[in-house]
Amino acid sequence: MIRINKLTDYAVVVLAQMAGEPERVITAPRLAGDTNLPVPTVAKLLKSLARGGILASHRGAGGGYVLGREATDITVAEIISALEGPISLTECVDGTHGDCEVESLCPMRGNWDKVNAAIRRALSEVTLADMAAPSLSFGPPPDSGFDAAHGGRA
Amino acid sequence: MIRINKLTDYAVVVLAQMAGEPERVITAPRLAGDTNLPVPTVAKLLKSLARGGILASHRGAGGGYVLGREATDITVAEIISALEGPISLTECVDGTHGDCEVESLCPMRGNWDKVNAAIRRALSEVTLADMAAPSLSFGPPPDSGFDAAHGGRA
DNA sequence: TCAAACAGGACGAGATTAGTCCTGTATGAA
DNA sequence: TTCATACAGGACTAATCTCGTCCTGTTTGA
Repeated sequence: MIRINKLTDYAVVVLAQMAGEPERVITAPRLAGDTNLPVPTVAKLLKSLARGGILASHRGAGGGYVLGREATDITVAEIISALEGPISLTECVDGTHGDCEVESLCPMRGNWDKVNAAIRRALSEVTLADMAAPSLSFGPPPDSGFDAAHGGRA
Repeated sequence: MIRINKLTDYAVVVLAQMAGEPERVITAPRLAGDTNLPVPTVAKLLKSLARGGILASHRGAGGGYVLGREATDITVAEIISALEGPISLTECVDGTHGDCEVESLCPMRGNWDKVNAAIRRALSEVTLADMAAPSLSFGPPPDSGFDAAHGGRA
């Protein structure tokens, strides 16, 4: 159902935790404890986030991870990209043909790009700061026009 | 990587094919032949689309499927919903708690709704007519601000 | 009456993901 | 200089999910 994987889900939780005390160096085990997630799993996703430039890492004793930027400058799109690679709903993107056996017949290779671009744009509008904000104050999105019941099947 | 499943991908291909000759009743085997997809698979997705109200079905000899509405009135969001259920990136939506063991700690249950709403809105802006249009005339998305290289990992 | 075509669900092979573990490298403190 | 701490990177296994197929039943027009 257009799912992100669990690692990405956890990543947002961990990053939100870090956003609570930015500029402080925190170790993987510490973050795992704070978020109630398994240590190896947290370590794994932190490495990916560091490689993606979202976190800065410090090795050695007293080392750990820090947010690489302000929480308001980190978008959900970036977080997903860091952990899962390019954001796209289908495989026929970025000019990587070859695996699609109906490619020659498929009249809409390029059209999926419209959808993908729309998705990326949507994900770029939500920042880590938004995700870390208390959800209690959550109301209808500012400019959505959607009601809460939308998206359900018939 | 935020993937829709293949069935949904195929569904768009099949629907685009149908949009080519709307109001004509077409059988599942016929559509399978036209799109070069396996018959059972096409039959399966057509059933889901009919249940979702996107297609109208006619039983018996001479029966088949027709688009339930104009192609311009059918959105990608609807197609995905019909085949995969409610559109959401994570499991913690629609008030279906219980499976998430860190639920009580998770400060962002409500915040994912912001992301999900953004995604739904994006998918509702693209119609079947857009997907069926020849992709040759595809240029940069009107208001995206994204370049083709975006989304790649480091 | 019969054949065509949809309705609905069950099932197994294959692919993907989640989570763990191991070895190596960098760094600060004793 | 040595050592403990903590990240870097990749390999591996079990569990889960998806894909594609098949079977039986119901509806309907010829």
